[in-house]
Amino acid sequence: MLSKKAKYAIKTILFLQDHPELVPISAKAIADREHIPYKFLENILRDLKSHQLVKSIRGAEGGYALAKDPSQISIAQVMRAMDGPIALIPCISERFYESCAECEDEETCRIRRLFSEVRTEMVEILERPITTLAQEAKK
Amino acid sequence: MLSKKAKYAIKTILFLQDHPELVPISAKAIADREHIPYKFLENILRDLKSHQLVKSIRGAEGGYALAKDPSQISIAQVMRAMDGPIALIPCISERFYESCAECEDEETCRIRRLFSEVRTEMVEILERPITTLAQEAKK
DNA sequence: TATAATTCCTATCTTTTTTATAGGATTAAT
DNA sequence: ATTAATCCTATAAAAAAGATAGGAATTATA
Repeated sequence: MLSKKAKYAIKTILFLQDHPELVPISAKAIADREHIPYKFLENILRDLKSHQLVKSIRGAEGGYALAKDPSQISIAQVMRAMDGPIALIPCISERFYESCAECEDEETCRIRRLFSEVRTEMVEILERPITTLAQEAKK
Repeated sequence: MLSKKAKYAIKTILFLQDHPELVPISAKAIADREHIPYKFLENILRDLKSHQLVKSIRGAEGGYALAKDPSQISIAQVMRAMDGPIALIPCISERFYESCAECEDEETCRIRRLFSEVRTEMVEILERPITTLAQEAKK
């Protein structure tokens, strides 16, 4: 299941996308509007920033904005930044690969092969730019 | 990520499929061969049994066997028995549905719509009978 | 230049979930 | 009887998730 952290992060990214204003948006504003615990959100924003998904302006009147064009941001990027691998088993993850301790032969592992298919399908959908989400919602 | 419990369970099911012998297979034998902690495996087998995926014979010379034809068993069934929902968010789960506390309108929720697509694709693959896994491994 | 609003940072705490173990009751073959 | 199993309840240990605390640093603006 998606962690609350990732869900909060996705909501934050969508919120920033929905408010492409000239002034940055404060963590407090996001926390209030999206019902996210403020201090938890601070941590999330720090992670989003370190992964170059948002940028920040410090000081009074400071806040956050998307670090790149929404067309360049996907849910997959947010999920990876928050929770790590998208794959359900580590031995097929592209970015977080780990071999299974007991696995004798990855090439012929039936479990691996099945979850590899699952991962491919998941990534295909989750890599779509968040800008397409708005369109989907209108269908 | 897949829990160890689910992974152990899948290995157990595949092991039983690979050994369709006349005599039931003991938990000890499975634990030894698949490197699963024995007592943990006992719990897993109990869950698999309560979900009608394996059957057991008690007493000396007892053990476990698949409760139905392998063509009627899928990884999805095992995952649901062990970890619950396959969906990444509860509001689109068929069997474990829960509404999101804050969600204002599920119909237009962009997150929900996206993860609904993901779930559909995942289920499509995970519902395949485990008998097809053997074929896939030979490709 | 003081103040207030904000990000930034480190650390800690709490709760939940996951993983695993313990001990014994029950069953049935030999 | 003995032994090898399943079955059952309970608990413990470890890890992860979720959340909070306190304050340092930065910056607009009054």
